[in-house]
Amino acid sequence: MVIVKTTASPPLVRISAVPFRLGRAGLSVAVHPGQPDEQRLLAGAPGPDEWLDSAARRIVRERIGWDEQYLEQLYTFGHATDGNASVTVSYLALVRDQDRHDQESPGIAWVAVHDVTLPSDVDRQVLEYALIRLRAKLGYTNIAFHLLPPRFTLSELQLAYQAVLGHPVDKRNFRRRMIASGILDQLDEKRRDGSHRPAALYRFASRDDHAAYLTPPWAAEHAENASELLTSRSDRA
Amino acid sequence: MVIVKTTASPPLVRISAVPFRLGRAGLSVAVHPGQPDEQRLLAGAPGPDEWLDSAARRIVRERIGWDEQYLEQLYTFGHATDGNASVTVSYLALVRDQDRHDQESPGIAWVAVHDVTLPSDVDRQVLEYALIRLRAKLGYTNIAFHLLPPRFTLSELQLAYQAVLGHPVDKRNFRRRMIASGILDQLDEKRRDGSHRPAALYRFASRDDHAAYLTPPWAAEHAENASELLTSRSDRA
DNA sequence: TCAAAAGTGTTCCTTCTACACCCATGT
DNA sequence: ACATGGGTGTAGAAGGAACACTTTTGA
Repeated sequence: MVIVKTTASPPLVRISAVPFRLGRAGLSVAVHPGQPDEQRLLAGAPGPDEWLDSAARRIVRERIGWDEQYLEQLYTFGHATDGNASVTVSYLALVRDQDRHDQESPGIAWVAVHDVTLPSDVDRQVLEYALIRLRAKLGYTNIAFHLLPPRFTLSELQLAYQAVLGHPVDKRNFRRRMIASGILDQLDEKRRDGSHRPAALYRFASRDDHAAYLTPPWAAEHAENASELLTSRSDRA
Repeated sequence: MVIVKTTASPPLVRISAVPFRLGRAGLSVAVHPGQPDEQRLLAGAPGPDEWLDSAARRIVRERIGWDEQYLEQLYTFGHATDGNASVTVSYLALVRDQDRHDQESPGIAWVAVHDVTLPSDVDRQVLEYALIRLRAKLGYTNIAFHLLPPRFTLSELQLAYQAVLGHPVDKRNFRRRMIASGILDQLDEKRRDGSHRPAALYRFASRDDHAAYLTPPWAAEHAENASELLTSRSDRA
């Protein structure tokens, strides 16, 4: 079969992903480095028989060399690339900091969020929105857990929140809320770390993951919560 | 330019829109009626030089015969149509109930949300998610205003909320919150309606519209709010 | 004078915020 | 004994929920 391309072709579908990682330097993003100080986000096209999510997952895995912990679709941008229409479906990915820093992936740099320089307008919008979404979801989901190792201390958890939000949070209030939320299991073990009191270790309590909350195709399970805003208990009779 | 098409072609971009309207029968949705009791959502393809939003706007306008009040991208679904990959970018649209019911558009039916029957899986997901999003946004944006005429009473506003949420809300609390929110201007005029006390008329106070809150490309303006979850005042020093 | 919708306050309770000191350990 | 990070409680403020009667009008 042959298609004659006229001046304008139908829009091409492109996938763009923003993998975040939490390391010593705080929150950083995987980019392809280019000209000095110019980077671009990970992108690719879905194969003809590939769902969007699996294409995004594959792109992240291929480029950074290991699996993401969490993947969420963000937004779809329509724009022109070289005079052709295209459509960019953007994704947020979270990966755990790997100790195997030996096998740093070629063509990939992890850059602190505030140092990322993106020449492309769409890339900048994608990154900006990814950060907004990540920060917002910290407040009402357990999304932060995908940035941490399976066992962690409350201080580590707090540092993760602070790194993402970009500002300090109150220790006592933070701990109270986290424990009250019920998503943490305290382990019997403690971690002896330096010349100070050892810290209790925690893990995430539930396998059911609230992070995707309010995003299809899983949104329905949580719909009640969403519609309970602006209602009172007696109203739901 | 010539492209040789192999067995599978690249994904096609499709746009799907869910226009909501608030009428006597409560919240209803514009669909194309088909086989008895089978409907489908409004859909179309973006022109080669058309942005996604304008394509969605055009599709809504063409089909229902008047402009939408509010348009918001929801989610992008990847799926197969007739064995070919395609990508559906879904949109939520809100329209004001028009008095010009004379010019009901051909090929369109407005069906109460709970009576919509969609044979397509993707269509069902789109509608479900549109409702979830609309309900959620009632709680923290002024999105409801796009379903109402420019001047309205507090009772009408409350009925709109109830129709969307699907349950009653407390009158006194509702009024207090609405007035406290500051998005309402009370007009000097009142509406005499039946054999009872006349109701004060209101309109929306601000031209700046919080409904798109947390959705690109406007999300940035509201980013501070988003990241203020889980923080205390003193933390932001 | 009655019916029908408009309008209006208070109490209780839960949640949020601010804030400072003692504890366990290693050197 | 001291330095380091781990761990804890409380009081005040603000916000959310429940709840019932009076007012104004037209018929």
